[in-house]
Amino acid sequence: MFVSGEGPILHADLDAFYASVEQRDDPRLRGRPVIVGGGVVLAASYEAKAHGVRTAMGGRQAMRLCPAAVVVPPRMSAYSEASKAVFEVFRDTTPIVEGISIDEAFLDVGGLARISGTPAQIAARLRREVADRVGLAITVGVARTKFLAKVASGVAKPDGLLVVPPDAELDFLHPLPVERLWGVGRVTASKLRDRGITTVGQVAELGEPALVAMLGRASGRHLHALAHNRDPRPVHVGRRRRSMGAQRALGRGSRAAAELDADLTALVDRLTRRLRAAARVCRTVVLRLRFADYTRVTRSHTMAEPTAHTEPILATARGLLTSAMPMISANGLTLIGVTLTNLHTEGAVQLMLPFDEGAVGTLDATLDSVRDRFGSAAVTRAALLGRAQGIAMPLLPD
DNA sequence: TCTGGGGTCCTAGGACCC
DNA sequence: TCTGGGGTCCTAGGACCC
Repeated sequence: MFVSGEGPILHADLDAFYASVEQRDDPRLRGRPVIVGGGVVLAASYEAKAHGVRTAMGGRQAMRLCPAAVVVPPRMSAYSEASKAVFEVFRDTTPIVEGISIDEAFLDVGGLARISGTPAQIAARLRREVADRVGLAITVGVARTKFLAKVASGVAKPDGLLVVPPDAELDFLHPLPVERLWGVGRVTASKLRDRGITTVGQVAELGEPALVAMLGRASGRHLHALAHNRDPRPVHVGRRRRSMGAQRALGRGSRAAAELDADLTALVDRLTRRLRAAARVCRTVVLRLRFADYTRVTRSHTMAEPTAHTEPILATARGLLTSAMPMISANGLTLIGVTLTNLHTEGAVQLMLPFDEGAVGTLDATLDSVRDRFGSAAVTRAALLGRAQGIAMPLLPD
């Protein structure tokens, strides 16, 4: 499950992924500005980005910036197929692959030196293979840590390759703007900017206590570590998703209660199918609502037992919706969503793993594997706990 | 700038237990 | 009867990422 990071690490990131798949599949789109999406830009080709079009931008604004753009509706199944093909290339490169989204992954190529060449050679071959086998451009960043590899690929985009040698890490990192740090978004960047901090180097000069006071405990520590390129996280194979959600944007104009219930039913039905297909069960149902003024609220409920059945989950979601009805009629609903969380593997018990410094991890394991490891006498009790409550239980002695 | 759909992680308060 | 400290779980909200 865990793989110790020997590095170096590759961060591979497909360029303008959805738009590139469209240009690959339709020659008429090549060389032209392409926008995938409708009301909102899901992806923009580099030709469109050159005009200032950005992901998540409103469609109207995008067309104002780039009137020549071709707008195409998303084809999710084509993207998911392309993604699978690219991940095959990743896994042909090294078995230690951690996918972080449909179009990005970390690869640990430590230990491959003798058979596959230098990291730069491995990365160059990976880019060639993706181009030849899948027909897409991919950018690769190479560094000693995950974080720096990701920064490197961001700097090298599009269709690039950038290796940060271990002896040049801080020289590369410190002149960059703070927005390059993973976890620095609009809010954090503006907090830093208010104090005159705009580069990673300036963050590094700040002490950890100062950053913690500014941004909170976790963010402060995180940023302080990253600014000094301290990132011990290994490339982690086999991460499991922790939640599953579906949502639907509604137009303005109020919806009748019956319509709302139909929307909710459809969302829950979609989710429970996905849940069962993945052999997972969930215990917590979260209802998400967004109103006409773009404020958002969530309402959640944790069930006594984990399940993947539609009925209890739908009943829970309906209960949450009913309690939110006064709010809905007062504010005008524009989005309804359901997220299932507290996910477990069906037929498995969950083990709680204490680490140093109080950190806790969890691991789903089947009864058989637990029994093999700990013996059947200990496992009866563990299984009962895990089954009955679907919650963490104390780690059994080794 | 007038905003889709899918996720992750962190924080903080209250309930509850020992 | 009054008191403390420590821990987990649940709920709600927020920042951030692609």
